[in-house]
Amino acid sequence: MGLDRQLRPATQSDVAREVGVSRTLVSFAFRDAPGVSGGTKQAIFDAAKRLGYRPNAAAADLARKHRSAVGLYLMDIHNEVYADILSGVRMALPQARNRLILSVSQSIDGVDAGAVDSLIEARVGIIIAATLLDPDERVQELAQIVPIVSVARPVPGVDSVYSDDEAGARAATEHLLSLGHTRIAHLGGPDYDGHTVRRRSYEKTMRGAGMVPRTVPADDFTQDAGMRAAVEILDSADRPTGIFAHNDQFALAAREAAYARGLAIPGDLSLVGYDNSRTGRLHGIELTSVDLHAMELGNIAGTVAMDRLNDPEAPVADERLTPELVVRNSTAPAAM
Amino acid sequence: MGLDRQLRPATQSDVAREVGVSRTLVSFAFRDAPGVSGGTKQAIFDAAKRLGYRPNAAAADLARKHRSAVGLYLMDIHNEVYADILSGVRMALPQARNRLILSVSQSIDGVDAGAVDSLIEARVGIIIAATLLDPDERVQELAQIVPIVSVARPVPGVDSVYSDDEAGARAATEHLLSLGHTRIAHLGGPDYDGHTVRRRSYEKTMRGAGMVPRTVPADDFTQDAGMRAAVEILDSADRPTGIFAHNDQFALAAREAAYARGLAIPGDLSLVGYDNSRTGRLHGIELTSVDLHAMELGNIAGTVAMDRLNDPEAPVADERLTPELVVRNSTAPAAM
DNA sequence: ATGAAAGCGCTAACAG
DNA sequence: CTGTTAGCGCTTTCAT
Repeated sequence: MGLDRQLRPATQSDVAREVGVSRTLVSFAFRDAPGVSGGTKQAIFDAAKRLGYRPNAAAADLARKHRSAVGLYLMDIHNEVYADILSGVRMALPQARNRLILSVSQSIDGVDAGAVDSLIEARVGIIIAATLLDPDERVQELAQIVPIVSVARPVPGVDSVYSDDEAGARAATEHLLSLGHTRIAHLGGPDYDGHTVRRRSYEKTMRGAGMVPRTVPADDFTQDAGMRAAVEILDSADRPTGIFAHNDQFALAAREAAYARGLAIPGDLSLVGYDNSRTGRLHGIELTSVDLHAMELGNIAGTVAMDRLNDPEAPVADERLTPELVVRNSTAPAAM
Repeated sequence: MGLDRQLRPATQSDVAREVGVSRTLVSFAFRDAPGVSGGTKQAIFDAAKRLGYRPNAAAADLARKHRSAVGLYLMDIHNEVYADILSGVRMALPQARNRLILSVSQSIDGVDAGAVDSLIEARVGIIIAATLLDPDERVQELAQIVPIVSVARPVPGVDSVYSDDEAGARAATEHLLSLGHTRIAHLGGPDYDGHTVRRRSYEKTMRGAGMVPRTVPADDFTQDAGMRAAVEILDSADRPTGIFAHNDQFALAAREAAYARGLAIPGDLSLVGYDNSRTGRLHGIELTSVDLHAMELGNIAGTVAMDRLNDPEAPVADERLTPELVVRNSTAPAAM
């Protein structure tokens, strides 16, 4: 037994015919444009209801030469940060802008090729892109085709909403230093354009304190890659007593690897993450982490996107939020 | 300084004019339909590249009287289960179907009203809906307007892909019973149509074992609501020694509440969740949980959606997966 | 307050 | 192999 097949969906013409008016009136009525008498309006709504008419947003966009959909590119929906950004963006979008077309990076290594293309072909009015991996020039190129709001990473000449990673990484590193750690490793992300700020800030801070930095980058942003890098750090001859990880996901991978080796946290190893994810707050995890306020980031990005849509000529936005180190129990003074 | 304003995006006509052929050829070339000579094709692609032409998927859909976009409704993107479902769905969609329009329940209590509407107005070809809160009849109504695939909940007469909650909840409850627990409470979800299976299975299993069930439902699916219900359970006069939670999120809320009260897990309280989330696998959390294979659920849902699109007359799909209890360290024998 | 007509960017017969 | 023509569902002047 199959499904009841829906008939061809009702169109404006159907409604117009039913009521005995022109399509124009129906169009006006549905966008409550001025110039439709109360009676007619009512009759139109009644008929529409009866016929199950639903406006076709795509056709409307086409006619209006105007794109109402918002495109959202996310690198990895499994990372809480991106889910938070999504929530923030949603909150910022007005009811009328509720066509959010999502594109999540498909490939493991996070090449964005097709992902962004599909948003362009869907003719979104603007793309909010979180953690694009493409180099700056490529993003700038794309921005010629469709307005882009870069989230969590500044791109010169492109609307950007991000967190001060330099400060965040410095705070994280200094925290470990202040606890007396000298051998502090950085479990870094892969080195994409625009995503090396945390690493460099860590290295700079270490050198500034007279320590020698040691970065072990993960091959990509997956959990497995994080684990591999963590293992490399923990199994090395000169095991550090502190690790600053590029994000909480990597920090938690390091945590697992540590426990698997019988290392206690923070007894044998102090651990700092980045993101302040919910998981890190759980009893027994209590991960010291840098909060980049992802939801706020998303929210502001959504607002910036709306502004850009309303005024293409407005100055390029450059919103930098200040992150915040949240100290919990995964860090402790270095043993003597 | 503003943004470089993009000129009106190039259209097929522009390309055609540039090359000196008709729009038809351009149209054919881009969908590599047969009947375009190699030379012409090349010339068209070159010109398109030069002009920065991108096909307009919305216009194509309109002309083709055919909807290529897929709508995805998710209740709460912060819950790992939904992120997994999304990943699964994405994996199932062919390259050409990569217009995934997302709609996440906005309101706290999860009323789906506007969410699904926006998908309909976006004229998606099919809606994959995870954990719709609407009653069966409403879903069936919607399915008349646009094909729907219900994920994680069976709806009669509508394509459904779900996990056997009855079996999962039974396994969870029996696990606690077999450990000798007698006072086992259920930290339940809110009682929406189609989402009471776990509770009922728990209650039935309890009664079958001669125990008296005790369900404390959360007001909604938010973390806060879960916490409130958890607190109610733990602060009650007759505190249970085992809790079976509707999902991992609730279980983790109960865990926090327990620790806040100085209760040890599993020493003073055995805890079973549902979802087998990554968080539950972490050292020190080690939550016993029922795995409903969310990603597979999403993947199958995507496949079912494609099938439905290809054959509207195919029999209604009813895919029920078997969940699996994963025992970890949050459960232990009841104290004597 | 209402309607006629043109057009948005694209596809799909149908002709040549 | 290539072009002509007629829409898809909707918006938008411009008349009436």
